[in-house]
Amino acid sequence: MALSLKQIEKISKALGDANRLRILQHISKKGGCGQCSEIQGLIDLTQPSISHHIKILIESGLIEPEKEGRNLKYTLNERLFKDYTASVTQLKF
Amino acid sequence: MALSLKQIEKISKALGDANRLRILQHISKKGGCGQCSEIQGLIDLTQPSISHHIKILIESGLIEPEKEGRNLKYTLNERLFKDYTASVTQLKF
DNA sequence: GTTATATATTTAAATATTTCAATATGTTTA
DNA sequence: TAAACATATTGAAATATTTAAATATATAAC
Repeated sequence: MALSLKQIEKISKALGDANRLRILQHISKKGGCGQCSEIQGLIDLTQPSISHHIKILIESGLIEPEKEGRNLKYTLNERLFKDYTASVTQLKF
Repeated sequence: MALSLKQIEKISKALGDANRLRILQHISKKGGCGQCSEIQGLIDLTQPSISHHIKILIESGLIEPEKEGRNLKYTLNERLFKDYTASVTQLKF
């Protein structure tokens, strides 16, 4: 599915930060991310900052939150990754 | 070729602006962009602002400047577009 | 129901980005 | 060489983003 220019802009912005890229990499590696405070070990930011970055990723649609028992789990929205890269390649939005 | 995290960050930032996306679309449509001041008709910004956006696109590597007789022509770096989308899909950088 | 743990929100400061006006540079043609 | 045109740079204001400290909320275990 082709995305709108606004969607491409929002997703690109979400991808335009080293910390958020690291979070995505981590989630990707784990196929989700059980205890999300793992990320605090990964990137050197306080908990509220990490929460803020995760919010931006969720709002872009790139990840989706899910309850996993007591904690939250975030999963990549692979459909949207595909639509994004296809749209960017074609520059049609 | 896999890009570095820093490269992905920079390219994503370059893509994270509606005006720059419109510039890219325009270049794409024309297969280059003869007189670049065409863009002033396209997006409602002053000449220096457009020049600034083009600079960011050049620094990201997404477009390349070339002399075309009297004026400048910008061409898409299709190789880099491909590498970018491949890297983002795999989240390996 | 209190405590502990995980995540979110609010507020404010620091930093970065976007934009324009003014000016500069570079190239071509007269 | 001067005039005309295309593009770039500088400086400053407006806006947006990133970050942390303090606090709030939500859920599970006790």
